[in-house]
Amino acid sequence: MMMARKKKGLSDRHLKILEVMQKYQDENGYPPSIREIGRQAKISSTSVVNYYLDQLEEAEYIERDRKVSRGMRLLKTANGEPFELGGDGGVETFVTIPLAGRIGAGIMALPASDFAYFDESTGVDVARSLLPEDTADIFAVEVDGDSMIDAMINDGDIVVMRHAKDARNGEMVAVRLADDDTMTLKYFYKEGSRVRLQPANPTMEPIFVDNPKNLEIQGKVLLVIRQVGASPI
Amino acid sequence: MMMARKKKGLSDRHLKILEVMQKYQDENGYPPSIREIGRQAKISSTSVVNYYLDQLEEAEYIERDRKVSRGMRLLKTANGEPFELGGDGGVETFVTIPLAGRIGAGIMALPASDFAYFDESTGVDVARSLLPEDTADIFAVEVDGDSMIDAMINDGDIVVMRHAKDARNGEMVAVRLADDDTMTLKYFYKEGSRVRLQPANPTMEPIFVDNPKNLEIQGKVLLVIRQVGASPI
DNA sequence: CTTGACACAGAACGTCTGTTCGTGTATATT
DNA sequence: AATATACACGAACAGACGTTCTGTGTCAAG
Repeated sequence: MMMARKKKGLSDRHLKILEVMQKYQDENGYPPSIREIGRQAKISSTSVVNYYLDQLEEAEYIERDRKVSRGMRLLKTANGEPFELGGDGGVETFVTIPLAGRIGAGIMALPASDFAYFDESTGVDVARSLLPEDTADIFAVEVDGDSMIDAMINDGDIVVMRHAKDARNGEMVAVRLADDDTMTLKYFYKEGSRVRLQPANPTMEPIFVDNPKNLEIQGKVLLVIRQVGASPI
Repeated sequence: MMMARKKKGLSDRHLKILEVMQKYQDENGYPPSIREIGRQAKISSTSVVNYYLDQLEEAEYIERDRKVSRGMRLLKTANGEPFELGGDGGVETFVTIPLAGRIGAGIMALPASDFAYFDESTGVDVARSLLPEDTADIFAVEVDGDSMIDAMINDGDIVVMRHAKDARNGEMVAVRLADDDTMTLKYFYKEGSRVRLQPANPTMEPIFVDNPKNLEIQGKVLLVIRQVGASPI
């Protein structure tokens, strides 16, 4: 019997080529050449790439301008969604978080609740996918010194946090203990009238705060980023 | 004497070229060639176009990839606004790193040295500004369990690394110790014939490996990302 | 078995494209 | 006047790049 259907879906190679095209375009700002597609899609012959490119054009996934180098553009992504250039389609995919200052053993320079505080100069770019939906009131500080090692946070790490005056159980907060005049990052647990501050390092013991006056919550920790480059020792 | 550095504006030809580039990109989905720019900007010589393109790159209006046909992209429009057209955008500001698997006490599932490997489904978006320039051979693993706490890395953390079989002093590497069949992340120091593996946590002691056969370097650690959401305890 | 469509590799070919170099022409500087 | 500098042209060259042709292997239909 005849298999009347000729409208079969895309093969792995079709998909792969679309993926490569999309990624290349996003990263370079211009389309790949046939040979570059071949290299990235593990296709050794330019003619084979061309072969699939023709089919993709036939299926209206791409458009081609023959005889023009890199003369192709993506119309739909591998998932069939219309392709919007520029890496983002209206919604920013990342956020530039202001680097408000440094956090050390005792002090943290905070931008207060100061808004309108937009200093492009020092900021950390973080993909939105790593953050909560609401990116308001977010700032970042760089950790200065080893005083946070019990929170598994090292010198030079970047801590992204949100301004807050209180916290829910289980959230990691930046707290200042007025008595000691120290600043630490701990998991927050309210247990009756006292508060348990649990280090992130499971091998370390929690500390307890009985007097709520002694506890100043500065913010909630959302993300810790550590760039591993140079050595510490 | 006057300093040669004058902050002069753009000439008509500069503006015209920017205009042509923007229009061409919008209409075709890929950048123009030098000759096409010349034709539309009424410049008869390719070298003149190249001459102005160099200046525009110097002024950071465009970016160029030499030797690559049509390897240019607009950064700012003629008015100085950042270029973010529907036709295309600038370079990607972030990279999607494939999440290759998990790394636990003993094992790490690696994508071999497999290139051209990208699985859109599981990836981590990381801003380019946090990574080295060369983003080849980069992958990410999620940490499973507490076995890396001596590297200041916790359960659930995401470790971004680059494939490597060797390392330079001071780099943090993922190593497998064949004898113990364990996997750890340590700072690497070759000291004569032996290797010192230094934990990131400064309160912990290093370990020494005398037999190089016992040491398998799996990759270099570039970045550690910790999303602080739920509580561990 | 033969045929033919299909997927693929490799090489050859010609055009496209960026680069370079020699030259020319204004304008300003010494 | 002599020299330096910015701007401009066109030709030539070397690679990059798309196209095309030949050949190979697979697989299912006839």
